[in-house]
Amino acid sequence: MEKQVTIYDLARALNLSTATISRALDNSPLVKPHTREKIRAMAEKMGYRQNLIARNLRKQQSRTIGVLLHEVNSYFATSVLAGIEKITTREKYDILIAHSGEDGGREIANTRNLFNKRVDGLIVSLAMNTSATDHFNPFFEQGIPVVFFDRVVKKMPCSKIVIDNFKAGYQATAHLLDQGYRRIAHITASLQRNVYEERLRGYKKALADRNIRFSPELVESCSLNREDTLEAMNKLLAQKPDAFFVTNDFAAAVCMDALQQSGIRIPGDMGVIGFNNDILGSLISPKLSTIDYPGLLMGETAAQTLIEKIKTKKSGKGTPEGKNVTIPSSLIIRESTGKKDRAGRSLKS
Amino acid sequence: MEKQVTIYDLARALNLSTATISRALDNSPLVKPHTREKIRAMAEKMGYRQNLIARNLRKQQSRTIGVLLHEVNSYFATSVLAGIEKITTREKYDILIAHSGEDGGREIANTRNLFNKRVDGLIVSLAMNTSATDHFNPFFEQGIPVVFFDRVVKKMPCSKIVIDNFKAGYQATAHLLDQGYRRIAHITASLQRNVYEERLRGYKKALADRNIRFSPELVESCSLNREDTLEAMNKLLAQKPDAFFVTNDFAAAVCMDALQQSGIRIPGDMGVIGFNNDILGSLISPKLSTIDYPGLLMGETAAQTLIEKIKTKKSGKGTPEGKNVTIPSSLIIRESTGKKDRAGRSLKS
DNA sequence: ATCAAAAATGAAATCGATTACATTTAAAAA
DNA sequence: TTTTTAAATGTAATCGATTTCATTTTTGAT
Repeated sequence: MEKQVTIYDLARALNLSTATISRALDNSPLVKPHTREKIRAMAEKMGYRQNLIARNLRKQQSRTIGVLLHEVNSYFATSVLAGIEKITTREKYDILIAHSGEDGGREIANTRNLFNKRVDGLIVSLAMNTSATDHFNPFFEQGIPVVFFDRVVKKMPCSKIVIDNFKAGYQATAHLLDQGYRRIAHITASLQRNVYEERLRGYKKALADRNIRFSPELVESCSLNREDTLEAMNKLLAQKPDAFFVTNDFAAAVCMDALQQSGIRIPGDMGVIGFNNDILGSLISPKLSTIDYPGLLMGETAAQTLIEKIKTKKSGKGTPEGKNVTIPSSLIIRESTGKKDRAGRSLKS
Repeated sequence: MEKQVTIYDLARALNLSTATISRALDNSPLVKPHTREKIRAMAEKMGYRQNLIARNLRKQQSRTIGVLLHEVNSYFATSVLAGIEKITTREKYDILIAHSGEDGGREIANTRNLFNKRVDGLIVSLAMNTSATDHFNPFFEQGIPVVFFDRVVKKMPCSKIVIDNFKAGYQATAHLLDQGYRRIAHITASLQRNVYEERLRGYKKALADRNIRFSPELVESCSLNREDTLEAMNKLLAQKPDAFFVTNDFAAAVCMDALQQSGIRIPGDMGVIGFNNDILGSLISPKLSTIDYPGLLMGETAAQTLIEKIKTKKSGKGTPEGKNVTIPSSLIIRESTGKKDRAGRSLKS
C-alpha cells in the first residue's frame, strides 16, 4: 500500500507552490503554459491522482446526486436510471443510488444518509408505504434541490416529473370497453401513491362516460409481486370479470399466464391490459397491450431539471420555482385486448 | 440556504472543545454520559448533521464501494446489485455504481473516476469489448481491493466470483441432445469474455462426448440485443438446426417469438434453451428451459469477499490472497426443451 | 532605461471533522 | 488530608485540495 502522491509532493519536486500546482491541474489561465506542461508531466510521472474528497470539502460540494428509488428490479426503474446516468455523466456528476425496497423506514434512513453525504441534489420516487415526508425537510431547509418523479406528492415545494396517469388510466379502460369488454377488473397498488390513485380515477371516469356503474368489488390493491397478484386475481375472478386492467406489466403477465393455464382464452374470453411497456410485454403471447411509460425520458428530464436547479442555485439567482413536467405517455395496442368474443364465452372453466 | 451547523458551533454553544463533541457523537466511552447527553440534545436542537466529506478526508477512507457493471438493464444485473446492496447496507458502506454500457472506453473512464473518488474497494464485471486491463493497475498499486464477478480475467491478482460456465454450457447442450435434438445452433457473444468462451467449450464437449462433430457454422456471436440476435438467428436458420442454445434468456425469448411467428413449433420442431433464469423465461410460452444463474448470491458473495479484504487490509494483516469462489448454478428444465418430435418435422415453413 | 500595467507565482487561511498528546478534574488509596 | 490513579476534557496538528490576498516577475509603453 503505497502512499498517495499529493500536490505537496508535486510542489516539492518542482520547487513551486501548491497554489500553482492546483491551478495548473485545473487548467487555470493564471499559470504559464510552459509551467503547466511541466506540472502535467510531473503529475503523470509521479502518478498523481486528485483527491476528490479534499476537493469537495474545500469547495463545499460533492458533485454527487442522490437517487432514491422505490425499487430497481424493473425495466422501468433501470430505464429511469439509464436516463439519469446519461445526463449526469455528461454533466460530470456522480450518482449515489439508494433503494428502499418499497419500505418507508429504509427510505427515511437512506434520505438521511444521502443528506449527510452532502449530495448536491436529490431525485426521488417514493416507496409504496411512505406517508409522512418530514425526512425531506433538511433538504428544503438547506435549499438543496429535490426533484420527484413518477411517485410524487402534490403539495411538496419542488419539481415533479410525471405522466398523466388519469388520462392513461382512462385510455386503458376505454380501450377495453371499446373492444367489447364490460366487467373490467382492476389490479392496482397502494392508493396512497398518486400514480395508482389517478389511474383508478381514470378508470372510473371511463366507466362513467359510458354509463357503466363502478363496482368497488372489481378493484383490488396489492403489492404487485407474484403471489399477491395471483391472490388478488383469484379474488377478482369470483366477480366474473371479462377483462383485467393491471397496473403493471409484470403483474399483468403473471395474470395472463395463470388465466391461460386455467383455459381462459386471451383475448376473446378475457381482455388484459398492462401498464409500463416493459419489454416483457412484447415477448409473451398474446403480446400485451399496455401504456407506454417512457422511463428513459423521465430519468433524463429529472436529471436535467435537477442540474438546472443546482446551477441556478449556485449562481445565486434566487430559488427557482418548482417545475412540473408531464411526460407524454401513450396507449400501445397489441394482442391481449383483441375484441371480445361474445359467442363462445367459456368463463366458468 | 442556511449555513451548516458544525461541531465548532456545538462546541461554542456548550462551551466545550470540538474534541469532546466529536467523541461524544461517536459514542466514545471517553466522554461522561451526562456530557454526551447534553451534546446529543444540543446537536438535535441545532440540527447538526455530520459532514461525511470532512470525516472521510481525515480518516482517509470513503466508506464507499465502487461497482463497475457492463450493463444494468437485465434481471441478472439488478439481482447482483440487490445482493451487493444487501451486504453493503448492513456493513454501512455506500455504493457508487458506474456502468459502461458494454463500452470499454467508458469502462476506463469510470474506473479512473472511481479511483479518484477514493473508493475503498471495487466490484467489477467487464464490458464486452474490454481487452487490456491496465486501467485497474492504480488499484493494485495502492493495494485497494478489487473483486471481479461473472466476467473475469483469469490472470488478474484478485478475487473472482464466477459460476462454472463450462459445466453449465455442457449441461444445456447435453439436455437438448438427451431430448433428441441433434443439430444444435449456439448464439453467443464475444468469446473474449470468459463466460461465453467457457460455455462454448462446454457445448463442444457435450457434442464430442456423443460423437457429434462440431460445426463452426452452427455458432454465431453477436451483441445479444434484439436486432443482432434476430440476424444471428436467421443466419443460423440457413444451417437447418433443430435446436437453439442461446446464451441469454432475453435473446432466447426474442428467438422463440420469431421462430413461432414463422410457424415453427417449440418444442417439437425446435428445442430452445436459454441462460440466466430471468423471470421472463417463466412468463413466456412455452416456458423457457435455462440455466439458473444466481445473481443475488453472486452479488452478496462479491460484496462479502470485498469487505473482508478491506477489513483485513485495514487491520494490517498483510495482503489477503485472491479468493476464487464458484457459485453453484443449475439446469432448469421447463417446456421449451420438450422431446423432439421426429415424425412431423415441418422445418421448411 | 524607467515605470505602469499585466501576468505569474506564493503564503497562508480555509473547509469540518478526527486524534495524538497534554492537561485538568474526579475518584480511590494511603 | 494528601497522594496516586483514572477519567474527562482540551490543544493543536492533520487530512489534501482551493482560493484570497499579497508579492514577484515579465511585458509593453514611454
